[in-house]
Amino acid sequence: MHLQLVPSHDLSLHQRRRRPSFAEMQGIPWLSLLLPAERERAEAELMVVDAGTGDFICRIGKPVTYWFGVVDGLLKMSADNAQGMTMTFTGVPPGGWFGEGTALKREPYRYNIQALRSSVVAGLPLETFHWLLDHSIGFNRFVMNQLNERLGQFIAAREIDRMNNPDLRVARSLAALFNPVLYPGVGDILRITQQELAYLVGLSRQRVNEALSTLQVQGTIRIEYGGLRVLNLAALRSSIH
DNA sequence: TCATTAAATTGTT
DNA sequence: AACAATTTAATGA
Repeated sequence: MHLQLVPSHDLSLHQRRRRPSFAEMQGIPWLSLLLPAERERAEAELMVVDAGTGDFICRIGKPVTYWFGVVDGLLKMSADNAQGMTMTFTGVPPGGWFGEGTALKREPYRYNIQALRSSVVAGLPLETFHWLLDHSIGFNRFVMNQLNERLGQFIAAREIDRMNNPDLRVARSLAALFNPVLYPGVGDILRITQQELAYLVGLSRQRVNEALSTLQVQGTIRIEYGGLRVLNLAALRSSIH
């Protein structure tokens, strides 16, 4: 739980909305699971927006119009509590799709999604989302898998919040971001700055830097300019120190 | 394509 | 929070 440190601007989804490029289509993991006819319709109705740092993709209480996924960049999923603090649930790196729950039930958003840096966000219209659920086995498998993995991640996130050891917090948060099922677009190098990671885990950049150095010495990760490479994902998940 | 400059990111106190 | 050092991105010849 930490204060809001990222500048906030409302994203005018209608103004910066555009058709996805071929390369951006390839960054959408579930398209390849569809049959040709299903895929054709999905690709025809997919939209992308260029979100700048601090832009909101969606806000609590707003009606759901799209099912969103990250093509490029990094988003932050959070909710505000009664004290006006912002509680971060998780970061959403490339390949991550979110909001199935609210989209399924046609409820308003239950959290805020904000860009931590310039990002490309894809959106599938709610109607198309439901059409795919009604027609595509492959799509259903993807969504089910997604829901299942996310459940596990939220449980892990609660444990992370209770941890007092900063090194552990950083390690577990990183492990969550490298989840290959939820975020297939990440691979073994995650483009994230230490400042962005600090925003996500709710620690100072200095402390994150120190934790990352420790993890590097242990051979778990390699620190690179503007990103991190995971050498041992299992160690990230289960490190006890 | 290369050299220079500005901006971003990291390491450290 | 501040600063220096390092890396990348942008610029223009």
